[in-house]
Amino acid sequence: MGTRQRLIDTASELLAEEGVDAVTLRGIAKAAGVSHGAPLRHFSGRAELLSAVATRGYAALLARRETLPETSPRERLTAACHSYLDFALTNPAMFELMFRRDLVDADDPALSAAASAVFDTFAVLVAAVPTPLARSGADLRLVAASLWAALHGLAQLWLWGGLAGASFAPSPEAALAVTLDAYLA
Amino acid sequence: MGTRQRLIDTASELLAEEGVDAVTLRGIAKAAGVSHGAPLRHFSGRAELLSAVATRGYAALLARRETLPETSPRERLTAACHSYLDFALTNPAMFELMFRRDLVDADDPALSAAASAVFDTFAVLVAAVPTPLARSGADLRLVAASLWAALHGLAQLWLWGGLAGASFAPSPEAALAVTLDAYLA
DNA sequence: CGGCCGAAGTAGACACCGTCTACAGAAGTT
DNA sequence: AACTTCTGTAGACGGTGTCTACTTCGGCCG
Repeated sequence: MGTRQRLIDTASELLAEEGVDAVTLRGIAKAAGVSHGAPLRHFSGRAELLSAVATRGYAALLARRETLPETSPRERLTAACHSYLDFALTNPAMFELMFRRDLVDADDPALSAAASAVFDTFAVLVAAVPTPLARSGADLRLVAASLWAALHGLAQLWLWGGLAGASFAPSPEAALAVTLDAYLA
Repeated sequence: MGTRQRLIDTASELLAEEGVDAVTLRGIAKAAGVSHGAPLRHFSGRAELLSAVATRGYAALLARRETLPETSPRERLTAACHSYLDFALTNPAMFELMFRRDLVDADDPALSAAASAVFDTFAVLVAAVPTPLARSGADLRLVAASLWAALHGLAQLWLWGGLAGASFAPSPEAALAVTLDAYLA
């Protein structure tokens, strides 16, 4: 296996185990058993390596779409929403990295393609269910963006701790249920 | 004026002008005209100084509640939502800092109090509006949390750039209109 | 087969960062 | 008047990303 791939693997493990602060170029190099300058032979800098890691994160998120139930479009959409939230809570460090534009190269084509793919498939799921909003004539992709943002905010606020501190919110799923009610009622 | 206050002021200016990466202890000290070690005489570390800055951010956000229209509760709520989004877009660096738990001391009492105050006043605004969700018997504070998350996600995703890249979303306000439709329709 | 050249890895240096410690002066208290 | 506390300074240390020589190895071409 090439060094480049091992660096990405090592960085991913380090990210999951130690958090986003621990994903340092020198730390990755040490964990991978190479000298501290070796990563720069394969990546132009830290941002490029982390972009590769984040791209893998988007791919993992996209892969979850394969496991959606083959029932009604409505159930597929709610399952996808739960899956998004579950991904964020299960892989908090990866989720954080994926949306930290200061750690990642926003112009990386593979990264932006992977991110767009996630949103596009989500938009397809939204378009397939006849929500009240859709019947009111709103742009379907705008509805998808709005719902995605609601999901995303739920995940971020929960990880941030602002909702966990409030005793009334026993779990993020409880809040998600309310959100889905608002959009799909 | 005391040095401590000047450090907070300088850090706030630096944050607004240069972004969150530029808010470094040594940079703040230099901009304030003191030695690089002086800040540690007033703050236990970087996190404590940035917490003071973020606390000011929450206070500024809370202060916007004073400017809400004195019309119907519904209009007050939608105005508050627009205000939240506007705050994030107008002060992106401050908004980012406020929700970066790695830069801030989450246990700072003043900080968490200021953050809680923001959410609490928002929950009051939500409770005053007879939304379809409220009539369905959902916990009002859970509804408030859900709507707040939707707002928050909209702001974050827009600043992140994922929505701006999509040509269908001309402005964050367009997406906000859809969100408000979903909750208040 | 032999020389060569580029890719890959190493080690060291540089600037910057947060933080710690030793030191100096100023201020106020007993 | 002496002592203690507060505030600021300067230097050091370990850590970080990145740059630059220097080696080393492998494949390719003459």
